[in-house]
Amino acid sequence: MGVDCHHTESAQPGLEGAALASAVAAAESKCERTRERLTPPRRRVLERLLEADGPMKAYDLIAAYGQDGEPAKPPTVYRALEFLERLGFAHRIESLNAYVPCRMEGTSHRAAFLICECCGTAEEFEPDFAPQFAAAEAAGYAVRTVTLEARGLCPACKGGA
Amino acid sequence: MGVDCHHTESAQPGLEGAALASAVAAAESKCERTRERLTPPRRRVLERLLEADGPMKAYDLIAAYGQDGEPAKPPTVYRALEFLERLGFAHRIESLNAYVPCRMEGTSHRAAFLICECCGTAEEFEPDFAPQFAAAEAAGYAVRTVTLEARGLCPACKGGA
DNA sequence: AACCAATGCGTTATGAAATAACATAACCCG
DNA sequence: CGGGTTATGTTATTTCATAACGCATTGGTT
Repeated sequence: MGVDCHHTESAQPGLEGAALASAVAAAESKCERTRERLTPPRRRVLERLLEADGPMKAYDLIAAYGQDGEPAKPPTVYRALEFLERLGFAHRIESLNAYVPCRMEGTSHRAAFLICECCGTAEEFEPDFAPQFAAAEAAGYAVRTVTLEARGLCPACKGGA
Repeated sequence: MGVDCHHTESAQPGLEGAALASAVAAAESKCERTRERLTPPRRRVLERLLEADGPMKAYDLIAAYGQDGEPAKPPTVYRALEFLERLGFAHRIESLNAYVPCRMEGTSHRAAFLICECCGTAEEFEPDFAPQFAAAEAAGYAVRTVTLEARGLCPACKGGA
């Protein structure tokens, strides 16, 4: 990444085993409640996102799709991502052209990220958008969604070198 | 765009004539002060951005590059855009893959936009990022830049429909 | 069960956005 | 005017994303 200190990419460990299964099960039950379908391709893509240590590019997901190493076709993954975003299970990080699983509990929240330019991690956080909303409404806008991406150095990369 | 009311794209009129010349001259003098060079390709791309009624895609700029209708080669435009962004004369809107000229006075690294999903305009505004900065610093981050993109309906599109 | 509308998937192909790499030219400064 | 630095021209390629079509599955309705 831009700054390049010597840390190996880390800091946002992917899920595995029971934690992974539990996260997927949570998604599944949420889908059932809303009569949405977590179909096999959608589930696979969600798993890949949850397993990852950081943001994944669409073509990383395409390459990692099959358990046997078989890649997916691009529309398969893009369609799954569209679904996962719609349900709030994943977010697209515009400034990276990459995707992360949602780390926040709440159902309705706006996506906001702290992106480390050194190690590449993207930490989701829940900001207070009230001032921005107020400004937008003062200007006569009806805001539907807000995306915020802050770039800088994470604690680990800031401290070391 | 997404919502599609029937307004013709408008709302952010491009500059022409004296106003255009004046904006370019301002950029030029700012460059001189900082010993940067507003070279012909950079100037051309800046002019195209200033003339436009809304955000321009990179390949729109490539197509519109020559006065004689001759397109530019992609790197020419991308390099110019990189320069214009660095100097604060233009901003990239990540969620649109598009570019706008800077409408604000100050040279801050904070770009914030209200993007109308109906007419496609993108209005730059100067938000108060203090709460987000505070949240980021509380999490131990050293923030370098912040991008905020709010999507919704502008006053014109909100009212009519 | 038979139907059918809606939704999702597989597949091929293509479109759109951005950059790598290398050669040449212009600029600045001593 | 020499030499480093910065900018441009050019070709090619890589990366990111979607269009379009037909088939399969689902879930509701009679």
